[in-house]
Amino acid sequence: MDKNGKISPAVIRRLPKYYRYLGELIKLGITKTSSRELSEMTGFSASQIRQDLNNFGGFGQQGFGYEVEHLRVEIAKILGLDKKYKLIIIGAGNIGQAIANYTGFYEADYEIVGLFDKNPKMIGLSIRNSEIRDIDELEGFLNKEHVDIAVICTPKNVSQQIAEKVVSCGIKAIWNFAPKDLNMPEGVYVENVHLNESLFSLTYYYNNLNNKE
Amino acid sequence: MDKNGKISPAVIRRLPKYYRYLGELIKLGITKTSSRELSEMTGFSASQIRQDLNNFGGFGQQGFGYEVEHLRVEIAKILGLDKKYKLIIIGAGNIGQAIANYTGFYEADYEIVGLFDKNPKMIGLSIRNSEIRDIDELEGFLNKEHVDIAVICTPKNVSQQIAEKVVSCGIKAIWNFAPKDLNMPEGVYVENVHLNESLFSLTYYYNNLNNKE
DNA sequence: TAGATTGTTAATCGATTAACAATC
DNA sequence: TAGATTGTTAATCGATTAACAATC
Repeated sequence: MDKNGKISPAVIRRLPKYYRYLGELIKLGITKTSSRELSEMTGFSASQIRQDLNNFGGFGQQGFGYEVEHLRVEIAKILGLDKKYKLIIIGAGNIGQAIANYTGFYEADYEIVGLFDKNPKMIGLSIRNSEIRDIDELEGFLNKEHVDIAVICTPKNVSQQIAEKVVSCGIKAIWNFAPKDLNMPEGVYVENVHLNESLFSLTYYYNNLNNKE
Repeated sequence: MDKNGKISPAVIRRLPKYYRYLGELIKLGITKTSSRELSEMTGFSASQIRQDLNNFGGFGQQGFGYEVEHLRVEIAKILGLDKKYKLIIIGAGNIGQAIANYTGFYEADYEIVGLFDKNPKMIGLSIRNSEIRDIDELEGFLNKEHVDIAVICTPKNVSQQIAEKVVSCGIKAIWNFAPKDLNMPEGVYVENVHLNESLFSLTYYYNNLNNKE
């Protein structure tokens, strides 16, 4: 935590991992754990794990460790996984469809309430009981329905323009799959999934595995 | 760069962004740039950009700046984008199909040479001229064909086992989309795309936008 | 030459690790 | 009580930023 009480992004990135591993412990019927055990599972140091958790308050018991179920619930609360979120997906191409069909979000209550595309061949088709709407209906839809998160899966040449439109309709959170950075006003959070950058990093390390360390 | 001459992952993560922005400059017909200009585009500080680039040698000219085309070519070389890579995709579900259809990798020469699934309904179908093969043929395929990168798009309950199999066949680079960490021997590089972790981070920031800073 | 901008060293900042008192 | 493990402070490490000499 810095001087303003703001928690560093590095900490926030680790929370979902803690959450996931705690879920695995629950599946195994394990009720009690420790920073040492979590360290072995996650690869993060025990000290770092304790530091991370203590940013949000003491969830453990000295001399004992952490109660798995309780810690998981607390991390869920920190991340906001105890609430419901309504998503729309803009762009029903490869990635958009994959996200629409993705079942891995069941941990929290993420509901896809709208799918939009500009391709007339796509409009009217349904994915998981959700009909693909004309992109021209986007603004009207947003003015009528509450939406928490917009998932941008459009080609990169229109992503900025689409993002501006949803933001003008009050959207504050964007999950961006278009391979381009978005220029957004203060108060809008953008989480990027840049698959090409990820693949390029992998390529670098693949080529440099041998002269590693 | 640390004392062992190893370049920090943070630097490597920034290289694809430089590469992308330099590409945009080329499209605009701009031939010359500076760390200040790149800073404005990328949001990284000019000082950081110069530091990053100087990990790999001096690509600029004092008093002048950087020649756009040349710098881009050099970054491509560092990342290995001047070479060819053969990929296989394991798991032809939502994500697997999206990756197979993804056209955003054209920057470098990534070729998908195989698609594998265990669902009999999928086997035999084709995606982009690539036939989906039975997962049982995976080992035989790898023993016959050279493959650089395995893309794991299977459910998480089999990802570890599949990863071990491809590694036993000599694969050194894994692009992992299954929402679970892989336990791999030294000398294998895994690049994770954990969509649920990305969404959870977004959720956190969405909930904490107001008490920001 | 004067102005600009790199390459590179030094200073700062922040994140991670180590250490240990508190306490169960 | 003795052993274990947290919570938390201090030390270390590494990454970012600042500064400036080199030089085009």
